[in-house]
Amino acid sequence: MAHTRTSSKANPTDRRSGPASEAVEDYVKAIYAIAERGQGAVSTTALAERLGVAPSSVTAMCRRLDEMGLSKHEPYRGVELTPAGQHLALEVIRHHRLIELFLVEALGMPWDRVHDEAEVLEHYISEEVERRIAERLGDPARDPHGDPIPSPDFDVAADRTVPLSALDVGRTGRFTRVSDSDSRMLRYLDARDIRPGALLVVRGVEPFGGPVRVEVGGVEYALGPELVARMRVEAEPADAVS
Amino acid sequence: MAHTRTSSKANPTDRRSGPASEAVEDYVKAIYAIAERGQGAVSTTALAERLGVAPSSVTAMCRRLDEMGLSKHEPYRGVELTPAGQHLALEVIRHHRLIELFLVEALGMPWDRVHDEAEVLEHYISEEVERRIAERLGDPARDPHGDPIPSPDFDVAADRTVPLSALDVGRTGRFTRVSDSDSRMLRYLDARDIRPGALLVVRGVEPFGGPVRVEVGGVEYALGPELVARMRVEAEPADAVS
DNA sequence: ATCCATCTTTAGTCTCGTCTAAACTTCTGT
DNA sequence: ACAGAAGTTTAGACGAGACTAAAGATGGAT
Repeated sequence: MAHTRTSSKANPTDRRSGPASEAVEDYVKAIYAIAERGQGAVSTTALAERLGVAPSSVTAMCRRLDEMGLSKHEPYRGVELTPAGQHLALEVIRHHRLIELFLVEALGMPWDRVHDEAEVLEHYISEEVERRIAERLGDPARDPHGDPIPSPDFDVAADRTVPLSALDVGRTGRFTRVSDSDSRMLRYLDARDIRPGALLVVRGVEPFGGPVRVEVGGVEYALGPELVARMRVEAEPADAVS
Repeated sequence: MAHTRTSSKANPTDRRSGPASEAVEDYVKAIYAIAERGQGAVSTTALAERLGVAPSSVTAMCRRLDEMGLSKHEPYRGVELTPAGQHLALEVIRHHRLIELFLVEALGMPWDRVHDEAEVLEHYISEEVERRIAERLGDPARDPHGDPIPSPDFDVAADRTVPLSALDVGRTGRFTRVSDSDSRMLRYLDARDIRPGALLVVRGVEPFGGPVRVEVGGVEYALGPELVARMRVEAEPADAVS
């Protein structure tokens, strides 16, 4: 009866049904994201930190997630998603990335501001709107930051990228994404016309935490090491544009 | 800290700040809608019925609304919105109607399915997205059901419409809206190409709760009395298309 | 092998928004 | 003028999701 999406109402014993709340979706997404890089179970503190929440809250939520069949929580050992949990995570990530791209394409919203908006809306669009957005965008494979958009049946394109910092001097890479979108980084790159798809040539690396000299479209930039660690590229064959 | 929109966290004594929760927005919108037609304060039961909630829940929420400065609740006498409450209601209604139109225009979603989607999203789009949607649609005055879209500064176009049921036989009216969108009615009208803007001529009224015979685009339809009471038209001068 | 720092969980509390049951107003009809 | 019906509010409870404080587990260094 109530309009909130979280109320289940049906059979109180059956926690497995009903739509997931915003909090549940956020936890599942966070577990997925942390598990993605870094193997094995996800620690309580890592999760708490990422979600900006007390560790004890994580423990409590993990119990609920377990009851819902979304995760397996081994006390003191961390938590892992079940297949159902992974599906939910991918569903939410798909929503997030489709919304980001849609906001850029349909509303001309700048690259660096779509993340926060998608962070909210991802929980509230219907499956029908998801489908229609995907259709309107031509079933895109990547969002505006270059992150892959999971397919409706939970396939994720394999990631063939490496951090720009891993590229040797002289090598060329196609800039594909900046992991874990930080608005300041995006604005910085945007202002220099460095966008996914651009070809980067590593011209040199300054020592002692110094910048990486990178050539993009004939112009050379000195990019800070933190940024370079977050920028991911697909390495081009060594004999490409030099 | 928390990601939920409802947590205030700042200064616990100052209830007036912070974004309104989904529930608060729903209550304010419902109070506004009921107050609109039907004068004076809004009764607890009317509100409870509209929101699908127990009357005692309404009383409790009204206290909170009062503390937030959004309403004035006179015990046993009903509740009225303060100016701040009216602004919030119009803000939410503006979101709702812009989203409805946007879903139709940008995603080709059918007329009768946009209401439920907007009912959720209205609480979650940012002001920036609101602005960009309005801009993309050319600052529209009406949503797909013909309801007026409040301006960003809370002006609502005066309603010059009457129920179709109030139109005398022989008179012509321009169909402008169907009040309180019911998906089944919308599908019914849609299937007959009766959409806002269409000119209707009342050909006759059958007695004893019988249908109203209405001509639209050269075709005559017999519309049930419940439907006719919900359809609102702008009466055309008596000497118009006859 | 054990001790201690760190991580994790338990225990208890809080707010929001809901509920049911019971008590209280208000209004209407006689 | 007042009894009863209808409408409203209070009282007490609950689930979700958060918090703090305290207790318990783990594992690395000695």
